[in-house]
Amino acid sequence: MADRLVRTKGFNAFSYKDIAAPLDVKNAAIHYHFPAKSDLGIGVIDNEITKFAASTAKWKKLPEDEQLVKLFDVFRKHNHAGNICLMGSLATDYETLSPEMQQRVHQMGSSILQWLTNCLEQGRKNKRIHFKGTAEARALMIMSNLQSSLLLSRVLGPAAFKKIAAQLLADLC
Amino acid sequence: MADRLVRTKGFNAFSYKDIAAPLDVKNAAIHYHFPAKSDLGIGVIDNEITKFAASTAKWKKLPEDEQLVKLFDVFRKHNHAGNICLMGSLATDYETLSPEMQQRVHQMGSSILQWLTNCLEQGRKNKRIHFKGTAEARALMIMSNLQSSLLLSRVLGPAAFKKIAAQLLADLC
DNA sequence: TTGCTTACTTACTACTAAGTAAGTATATTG
DNA sequence: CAATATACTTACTTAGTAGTAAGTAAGCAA
Repeated sequence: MADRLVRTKGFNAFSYKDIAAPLDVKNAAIHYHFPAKSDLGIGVIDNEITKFAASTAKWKKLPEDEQLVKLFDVFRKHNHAGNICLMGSLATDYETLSPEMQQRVHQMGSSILQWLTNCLEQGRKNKRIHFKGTAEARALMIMSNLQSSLLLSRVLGPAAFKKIAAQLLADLC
Repeated sequence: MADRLVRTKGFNAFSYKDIAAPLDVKNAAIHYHFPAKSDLGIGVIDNEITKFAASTAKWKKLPEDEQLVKLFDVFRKHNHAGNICLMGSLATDYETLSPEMQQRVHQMGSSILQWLTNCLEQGRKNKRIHFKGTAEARALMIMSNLQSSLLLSRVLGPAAFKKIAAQLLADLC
């Protein structure tokens, strides 16, 4: 719910009302569960961190190139739903977020980067993924491509994601 | 002024006051020049489109790989200043923007994509730039890498931009 | 000098935001 | 059954937002 709002309108462009009204409750009911808006943001991020950890754990036994495809599929679904990625949305508003939220955003970014770096490193060892340079630089590039492909899709049309994702996978596998 | 605010706080997170106060004028003075906030946004985007056109025209005589480096330098400066790219910032808030602003954001994205696609195409012909796949897909990837590298730099530290930019140039040249 | 334009200020409206305090219905538990 | 916790509602405060209407001071133009 709040997740969807952050991904469509941005953290600073939605209000408690936007969450309360569709649930047919009052404004204050949301304040009961999340006293400050920052608590709402933290909830959204923590939820995402947990979901990401669960997903990657589930993929653990797969070959690295297939794990990569799984990650791409997550973004493909978001593209289809008209959502952008949480990192992308919150990075834009980063300077306006509470220190607690900033810390969580950093944590979320770090864990994605760490997982992706490790995936690429192992994939290269197993000759399933091919790239030049360090695994970390390549992980940063993939993260940034996935993130911005959703942003560009919004502005230039959803084909942008498809073109980027296809080329990215072709380059690596 | 407004440009800087959009690039740091985002379009929905700054107010007329943020522009008026540093100039030591009243709120209404800004409304005199830009009646609605959308007009302010349009002013910022039009300014960027003009600046981009002027820059690329100035680079026209350079070899394509050097034109690419010039583009990277623009982003490098923004990274240094703690700014994110206009496209990135406005794409996040896209759904909340007026139709007029959305149209300008689209126009800005299209012209950057068009220029970059052409630059890559010519660069490949002249054997100065090397890549697989279509020039358009590659242009989208470069755009998205530059865009998100500024976003990730904010969250993960400014080294993120440097790593992405360096690897990207190494891949292409 | 009169009239007109530019670039404001003052003072406001209408609205929306986050957040809170106090009260209430319902369910759970000792 | 009484006490308590949960999940709200009602009604409010405070503070900020975009935007406007009316007035004004300075400069320029015929």
